[in-house]
Amino acid sequence: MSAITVTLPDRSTRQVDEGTTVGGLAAEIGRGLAKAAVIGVVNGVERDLVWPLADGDEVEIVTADSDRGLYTIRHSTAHVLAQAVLDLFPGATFGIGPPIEDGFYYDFQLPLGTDGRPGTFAPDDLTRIEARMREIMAEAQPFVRDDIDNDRAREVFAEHPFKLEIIDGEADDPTSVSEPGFARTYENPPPAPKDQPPFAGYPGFIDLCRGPHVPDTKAHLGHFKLTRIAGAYWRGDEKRAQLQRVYGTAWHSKAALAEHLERLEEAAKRDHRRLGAELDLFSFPDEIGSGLAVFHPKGGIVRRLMEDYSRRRHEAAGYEFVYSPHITKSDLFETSGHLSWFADGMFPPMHFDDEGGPDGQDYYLKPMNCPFHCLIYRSRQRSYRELPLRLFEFGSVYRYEKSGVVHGLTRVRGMTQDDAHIFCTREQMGDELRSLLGFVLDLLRDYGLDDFYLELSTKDPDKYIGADEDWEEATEALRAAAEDSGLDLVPDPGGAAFYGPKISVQARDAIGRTWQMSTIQLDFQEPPRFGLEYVGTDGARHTPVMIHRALFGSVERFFGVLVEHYAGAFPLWLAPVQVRLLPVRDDHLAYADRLADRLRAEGFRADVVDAGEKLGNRIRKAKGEKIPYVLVVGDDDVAAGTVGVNPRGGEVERDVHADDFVERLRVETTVQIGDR
RNA sequence: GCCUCCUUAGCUCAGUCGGCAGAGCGUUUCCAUGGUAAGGAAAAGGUCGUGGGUUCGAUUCCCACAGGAGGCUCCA
Repeated sequence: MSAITVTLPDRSTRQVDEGTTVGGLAAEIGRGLAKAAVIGVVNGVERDLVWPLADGDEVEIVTADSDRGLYTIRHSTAHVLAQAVLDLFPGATFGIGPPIEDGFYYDFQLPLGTDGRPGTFAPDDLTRIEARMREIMAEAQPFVRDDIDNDRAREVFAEHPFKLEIIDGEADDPTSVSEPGFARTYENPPPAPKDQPPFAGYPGFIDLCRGPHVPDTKAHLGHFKLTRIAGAYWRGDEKRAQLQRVYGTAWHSKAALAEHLERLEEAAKRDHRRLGAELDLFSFPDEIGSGLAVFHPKGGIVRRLMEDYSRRRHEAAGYEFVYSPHITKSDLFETSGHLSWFADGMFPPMHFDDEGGPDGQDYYLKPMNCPFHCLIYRSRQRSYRELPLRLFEFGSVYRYEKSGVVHGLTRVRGMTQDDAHIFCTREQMGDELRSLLGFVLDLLRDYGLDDFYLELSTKDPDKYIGADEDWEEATEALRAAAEDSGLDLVPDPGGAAFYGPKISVQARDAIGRTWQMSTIQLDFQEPPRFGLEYVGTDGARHTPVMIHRALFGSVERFFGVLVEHYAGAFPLWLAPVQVRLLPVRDDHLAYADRLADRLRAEGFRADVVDAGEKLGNRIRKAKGEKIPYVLVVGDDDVAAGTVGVNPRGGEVERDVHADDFVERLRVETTVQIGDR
C-alpha cells in the first residue's frame, strides 16, 4: 500500500497509508486524540471522521471539548431528537434543527388534533422524547452521508413539506447545503429496519444536512437535556405556520453539562426581577397592569442617583432641560406620523364627545417625546446661532407592548426615557454625532459598563417615510461617526425607526450578556413635517436636522441592566444603604447613632440596626442586602473613637478611626464618579 | 398577538386521588446583650389569582379573564 503525506496544524507532516481516514489519522497520532476526535477539518472544510485523506491534505482533528466539537455534538443530538419525535408521533413532520449557543433545537409540526389544529407537545412529552433519544443513542446508529439529486430528495421527503421548501431553496436552513441540483443527507440506519420505513427507500431516519456529524449516535452524545417547549413560526414569519420547537442543551461530558446547569442557576440568581423583590427595589403590582413598575424607596434612591448624575453630565455637555405632558390631542401624532406608522405600539385613544366639534376629540398617551420637543423648537423663530440646540427631558412614555413581550424592567409598557433631541444644521451633523457618541460611551462607563459594540440599523423598505437620498445621507453620517469610534459595528438591515436610521450601543455585562442600551437616530423627516426652520447666515430660512438620542435607552431598562450587571451589589456611589452600623450590645447604640448622624451629615447613606439579634445574624442580613460597608462597634470602639470595618467582599479590619473611615468613603465615591 | 407551562401566607415552596389549609424564611411580642454569615419561645398572617360552570360539597375538575415564566414575532 502506498503512503500519502498530510500536514498537521503545527505544520509538521506525517506519512500515512493511502485510504487512511480522518479518524484513522487521529488514532495514529494517539489514543487520547482518537477518543476525543469528533470531526476533522481537511483543507479548511469540516469532514466526518470516515472521510478518506488524500496526499497533501492539511488536516486538523476537532476534539469534543472545542467550540467546533461541541457544535457538532449539538447538531448530531438535534438529529437524534428529530428521529425520536418522528418515532413517537406518527404523522409528525419536521422543519429545521440547528445547533445554537449552549445547545440545539428542532422545529416540528405534530399531526392534527381532534380540534383540527396541529397538535402540541405536553410537558411530560419531553421525558418520553428524552427516553427515546437515549434508546437511539444506545443503538449507536451510524451517521451516513450521501448526496442525492433533488428529484430523489423530493421523493424521500415527500411527506415533509418543510423539507421540500428547503430542497427547493424557498426556505433557508443554515445546516443544509444550498447548492443547486443536489441535496446532502445524513442517514441513521437502525440495527433492525423499521416495519414501515418512513422515508422512501431508507430503513430508518434521514435528514437533509450539510454535516459533518459524530460517527454514530452513541459516540460523544448522551450528555444532554431537553429543556423546554416553545412555539416558533416557520421561517420566522408570524403569518406562517406555528411549529412546536423543542430546545435542549448538550455537552461533551457529564461534568460540562452539570457546569452549564449551574451557570444557568447563577444567572437566575442575578435576575433583576428576583433581586428587585429581594432587595426591595421595585415591583409590578397586578392592580396597575402588565409592564407598569413602581419603584420602592431603596430602588428610588438608586434611580434618583442615576438620574441626578445624568442631569449633571448633560448640563455640562450643553443640554437644556425641558418638560412635556404625558398626553396630547391626536393631531400632534398625525403631524409626526406616529398614528400612521406607530399606532400599533400606542395605547388606544381616550375619546371626548364634548370637545373638538361634532366628531369629538381623541387624546393619546405619548409613545415618544420628539413631537413635543419639535413644538418647543417651533415656539419662536430660531437662528443658526442657537444651533445645535439640545433639548433634554426625562420623558415618560407609554407603549402598548404585545402581552407576550413584556419582561421585567427591560421591556415595559410605561417607561421614562432620558431623551434628548438635538436640532442642528446638516453641516454640524457629523461633528455632533461624533461628539455625541463619545459622550454616550463616557457616561455609560461611569455607570460601570465598559464593553461595547455598535449596531447600525438601516431602512426597512416596507416601513419608512421620506426621500431615499436623505436616508442615504443620514445612514452614511451615522456610519462615519460609528467607524470613528473604533468599536465593532454590526449591520442591522431593516431595523430602523420609520423616520430615520439609528446607531445603537450594545453593552456586555459582567457575565457576558449583551443589552441594547443607547440609541442615536438621525431624522430628516420630522423637522419638515413640523415646519421647523432656522434663519441661516444668508438670512434665508432652512430646515434643521434632528438627532434623537437616549443614553439609558429607558431609565427602567438601564436600572434592570445595572442590577444584573452588579448582581444587586451596587457600587458605593449608587448603593441604597452605603454603611450599616451594628452596635455589639445595646449600650453601644448611642455611639452607633452618633456615627450614623455624622455620616449622614457628610452626605452618606447610613443606618443602624440595634442589638435585638446576635451580631452574626445581623451581619448575615447586611451581607444579604449587599451593603458595601458593615461597621461593628463595641467597647473598644466607643473608648477609642474607632470602628470595626467589614467591607463587602473584603477582610475585616479592626480599630479603624472614624475620621479615617469617613475619608475613605469620600475617596472611594470620588474615584467612582469623579468630582463632577 | 401566538405556543407551552405556572399562580397556595410578605418571600420560597409543600399539600389536598374533590371533604375544616402546611413548612422554612420574614413580621410582631417576650426572653437573651452578644466582637464578625442563622440564640430561644410565642403570636399574628391565606375567601388557595379573579369570575363563571360541574358537584351534596371545588383550593383541587372544566371554561373564560388577569398576572407571571420560557420561546416565537416585535422592540428602548
